[in-house]
Amino acid sequence: MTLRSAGNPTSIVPTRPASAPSSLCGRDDETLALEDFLPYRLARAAEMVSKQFAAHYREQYGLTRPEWRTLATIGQFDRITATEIGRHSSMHKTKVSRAVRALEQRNWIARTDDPVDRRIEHIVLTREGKRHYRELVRMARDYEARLVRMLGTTGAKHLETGLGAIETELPGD
Amino acid sequence: MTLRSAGNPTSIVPTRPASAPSSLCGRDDETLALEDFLPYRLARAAEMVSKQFAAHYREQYGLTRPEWRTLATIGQFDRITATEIGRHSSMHKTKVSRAVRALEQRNWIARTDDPVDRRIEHIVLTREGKRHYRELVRMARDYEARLVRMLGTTGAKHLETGLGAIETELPGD
DNA sequence: GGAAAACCGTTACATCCGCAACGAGTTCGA
DNA sequence: TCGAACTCGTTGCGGATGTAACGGTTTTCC
Repeated sequence: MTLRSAGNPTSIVPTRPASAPSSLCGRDDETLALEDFLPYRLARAAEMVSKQFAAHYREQYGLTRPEWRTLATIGQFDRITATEIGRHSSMHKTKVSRAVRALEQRNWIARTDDPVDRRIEHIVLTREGKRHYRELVRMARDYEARLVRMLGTTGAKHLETGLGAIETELPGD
Repeated sequence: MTLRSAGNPTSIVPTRPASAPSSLCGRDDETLALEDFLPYRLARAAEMVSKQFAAHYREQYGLTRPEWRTLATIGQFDRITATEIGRHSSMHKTKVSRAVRALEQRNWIARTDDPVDRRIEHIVLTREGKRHYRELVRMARDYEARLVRMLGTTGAKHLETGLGAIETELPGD
């Protein structure tokens, strides 16, 4: 039949054996090792980290990921519009709209109309919102520090370099 | 008032000014720069790459991301079960179930019952499925090569090192 | 031998998401 | 000056997703 990638299909998970050096020897031109494919590895890594971090603010505050990003953006700039939130946090405007409404219902943010351009509304943190924002920032810093420690200083440094390359070379949106 | 992150809220996008050295000088303990936060950067990078790559197989074949991953996994091993697909491609079993059905309706895959364990069904590529798989593998290799070229050899190498650290240090699921 | 637990793949349901369209407001240009 | 084009934020809608439950099957363990 056709050529089989790994010997034992019942214990698949990492399955590196067949794809270790990836060039000479095997010459497996027909097959792609998904676990070595850069876009997949990137997506998987992001998902793992994101999920691990999300567990923190979800358990403690019941925040969703869009809500966390929105809060983080509003806290970073005080007084900001929905469109700017979307641009800064790479989120679709409908996602922002829904997250803002959710945060408003918690009384973590408040909106004010712009006196000159009445299409715009400015968003600010309430006192309560600021308090929770500070806690969440501390939590985020803690997680990031733990993550860097897990990855090792060089691992983290290399990751940041690689991400920097993507950020500068890929189309922003 | 509170301290403002960047000077000009109307031109926000990268907003590096306020967070460049990130330690001394500013002492911005209260605020987190989202664009410097590792989980966010990772998620954003993955999303950009994934979207750019997905555009290829979506335009040419109308495949979804779960379908592409499923196809890639089936092609990598010939004859595999749905559970194993999920484990190998980091997808939820319902995602796999739906992707498999979609691929079956295209006549790209076929299922056979296991003679001894009747809970299991083995999935294989049809002749047509193999043909498209080979084309998609070529497309994937091309994209990956282009991506590495965009990132530069060192950028890509560093990215791979960083991803390797995540893969070995983070909980698999 | 047989009940309980575990496993496989599917599906009902609630939720999330982005596209497209909307009303309201502003800017542009003839 | 007035209408076309654009912007802002919201929402209807269809499609995608994960949770929980399901029927069918196998394994475990008493």
